[in-house]
Amino acid sequence: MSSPNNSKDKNNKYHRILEAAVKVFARQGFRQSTVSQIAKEAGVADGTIYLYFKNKDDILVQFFAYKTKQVFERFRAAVDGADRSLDKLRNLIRRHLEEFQRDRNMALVYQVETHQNSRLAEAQIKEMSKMYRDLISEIVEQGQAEGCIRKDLYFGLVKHFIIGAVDEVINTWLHSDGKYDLASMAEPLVDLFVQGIGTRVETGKNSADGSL
Amino acid sequence: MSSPNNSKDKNNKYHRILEAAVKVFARQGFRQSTVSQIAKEAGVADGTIYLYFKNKDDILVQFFAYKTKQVFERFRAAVDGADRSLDKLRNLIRRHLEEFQRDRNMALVYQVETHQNSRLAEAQIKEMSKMYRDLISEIVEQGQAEGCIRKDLYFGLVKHFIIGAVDEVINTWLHSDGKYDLASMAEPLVDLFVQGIGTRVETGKNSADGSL
Amino acid sequence: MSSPNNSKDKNNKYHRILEAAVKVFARQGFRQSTVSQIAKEAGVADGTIYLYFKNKDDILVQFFAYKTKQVFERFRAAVDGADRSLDKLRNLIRRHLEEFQRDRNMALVYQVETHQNSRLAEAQIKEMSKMYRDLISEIVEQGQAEGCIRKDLYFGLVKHFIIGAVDEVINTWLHSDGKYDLASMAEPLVDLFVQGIGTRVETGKNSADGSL
Amino acid sequence: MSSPNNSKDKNNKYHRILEAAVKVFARQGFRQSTVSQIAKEAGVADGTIYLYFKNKDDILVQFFAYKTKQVFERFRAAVDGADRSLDKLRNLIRRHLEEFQRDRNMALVYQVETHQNSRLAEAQIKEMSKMYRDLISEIVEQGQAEGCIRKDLYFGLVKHFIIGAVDEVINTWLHSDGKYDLASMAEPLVDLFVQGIGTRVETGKNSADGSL
DNA sequence: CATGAATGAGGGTTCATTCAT
DNA sequence: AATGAATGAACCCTCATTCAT
Repeated sequence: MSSPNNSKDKNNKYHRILEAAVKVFARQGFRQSTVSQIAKEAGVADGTIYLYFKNKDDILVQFFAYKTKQVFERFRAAVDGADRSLDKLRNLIRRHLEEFQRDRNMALVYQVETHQNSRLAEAQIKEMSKMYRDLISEIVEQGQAEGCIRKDLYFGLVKHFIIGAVDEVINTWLHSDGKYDLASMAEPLVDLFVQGIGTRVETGKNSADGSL
Repeated sequence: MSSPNNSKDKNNKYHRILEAAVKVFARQGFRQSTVSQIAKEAGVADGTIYLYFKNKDDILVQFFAYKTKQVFERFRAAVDGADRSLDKLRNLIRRHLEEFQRDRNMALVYQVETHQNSRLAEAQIKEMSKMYRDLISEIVEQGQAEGCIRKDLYFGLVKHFIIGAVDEVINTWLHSDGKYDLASMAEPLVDLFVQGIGTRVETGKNSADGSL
Repeated sequence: MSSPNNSKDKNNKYHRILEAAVKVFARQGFRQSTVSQIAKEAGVADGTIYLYFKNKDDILVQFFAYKTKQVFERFRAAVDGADRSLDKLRNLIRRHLEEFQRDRNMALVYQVETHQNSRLAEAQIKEMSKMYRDLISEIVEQGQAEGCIRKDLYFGLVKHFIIGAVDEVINTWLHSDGKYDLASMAEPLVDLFVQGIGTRVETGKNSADGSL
Repeated sequence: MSSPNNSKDKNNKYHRILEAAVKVFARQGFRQSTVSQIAKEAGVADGTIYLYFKNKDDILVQFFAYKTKQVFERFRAAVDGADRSLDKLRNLIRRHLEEFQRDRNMALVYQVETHQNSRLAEAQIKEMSKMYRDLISEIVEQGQAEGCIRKDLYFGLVKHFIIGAVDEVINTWLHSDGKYDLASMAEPLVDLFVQGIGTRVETGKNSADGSL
């Protein structure tokens, strides 16, 4: 927060380019964005980009490396901010939605790039995904120990079930021009995860002969 | 609409290009694919593409228009193939997974393009999404009437909750090189939708004062 | 000499570009020449270059591959056009000077590129050089058998001695704007090779204690 | 001309840059070398180069101006170190080979740049060449007066005949990674210059009706 | 209908040179 | 004097689209 000032300047320009890039990527997608556009948005010359980034691809990679770390730390903190598993889950999802709502450009880039098949930031994305899945695993295991989460679950599926739903909710919000409050979806979403859409008319037996 | 072979040839070539395009798109994504590659894959000259498609973008649009119709009809049939709501849901999701497993190229293109922000086939994708959401709405409403689906549901959310989860399960399968059987995920997925991950230790009352 | 006409057109354009390139290279050197300049000189679009050549470097490589073959065949013919070794040498050198005088652009490119240290057409140049040295070896050996060429010669050196002198004579002509007749240098050059600059006042003994 | 350390520093840096430049040029050729590389090799900042040189081209020009003077003085001394013409010639050529063997980087740059058609150091190179040719002229004239060099020589040709052969011998050595002793080529080379490759079977008369 | 050679605008990247510090 | 971050013109190459055959 107070390295000389050369470091600050440097950081300034580095981050300025990064933010500009994300803004441009969010608008047009990575491939359709040009280095010139990014330079213009950042208010620097084209060549300047290459003082801070190896090439165009590197901008995306650096972006993910940077966001991965930052966002994950906040997710971790959210989870650690509660004791009981379901509260942890609720905190995680609320934080997730909050973060993506707060930084819409990041959210847009994230949504697009994580669904590409030739992913440039492959490593970063895989790492981030894994961290997220691990967080959920942790919560689900604790919940099972606490007795509030079913034990007859197909583990791998549960993770994707949750991630996918959250993702889609974010995606829908992004495509709706972000007019409503995304974070407020956290509670109902968790409710769906936990209770499902089915009624409890069925006796406990039913849950026992569960499909899987 | 059916001069003996002229029309058939035309259709042949049209569809040959379409299928070739999807194969190429699946490999490299739409933007990274070149018209030449598609022409080569289809066994026609570059210029021939432009006899059947307005431009490169149009190939993607036509592809979605074509698949939308085709796939939706199958989804509709799957739903109609059952009487009770939960069976309809199960059928729909199983058919969804089956179709995407059967045509991996289509699945790849679909997954990527539906998550782009500057979507070329915007209209087609929106239409397809809407049809899908309508199918789910229909099922949920029927389920509520039947009493097997909760009435205290945030409607819009339920749809995305289901779509997102299915999407992510497909996505994961695609990125795992499709080594396992995707369709077999239908049952456990529906189970999660209906029952949630929570235990039923809690009495029926609990479900009534549910989180939302 | 009479493939359909598509082949002729193709050849036409291929050779047009090649000739244009050599003209431009001769003017400014390879590195300083731009693809656009070549295209303009050839009367084609920039992109057209890439239909016939893999990249800019390839133009130079192809040029050498083409000229190597052509020129060498003529050298070979010149040598074969005489019986006695010294006549062969005279013929070779005269033909060499004639060819380079006839195609000044080729000569310029050749002189420059064969003296680069990072030679693009390395393989071609090495091959051409070797062929030339082999021709000379052949002649010298025959001359020794005939008794008109000294037997106490440092073989490797003789070749470079001859090649170097011819090269420099060409080089000087090129830099003098080619105002005088290069081919007429053949006779005096061969005379120098054979007789040296020394006088024969010295007895035969002298030649026996020769420096090497 | 000699403020204690200011001038020395300046000279130091000037020469450091010059030597660094030659090292880099020898590796990659002039055009392919970047100012940054030279600065790095010299251990100075990019901008510093421009305190000592007008621009990149000027580095090469200065290099030749510097070497021209230095090398020529040594050539002059070598020639002056003998009395008889053939000894002068032998000394000159030995010194030439020695100098180029001693400073391989210089030799590489020299070989490449003197063969460029758009020569940056045109003036310097021409001057150097002229000095060299003048040395040879001087020697040949003296030899003719002494009676040991033929009088029926095409003067201009003799010079290029000698320069070219020496050049090519150096060139070959450079491209052979300098594994053998270049200087030892002096004697055999001079022998070839003087005696030629022909046998002396022919009587003195023969040399009189010589080819030219 | 079909072809595929030709086009040329546009993009990523390099690097000589400048200038504020 | 010295620095090195910043500049932006210029280059090589790709590829969607056209059009003469």
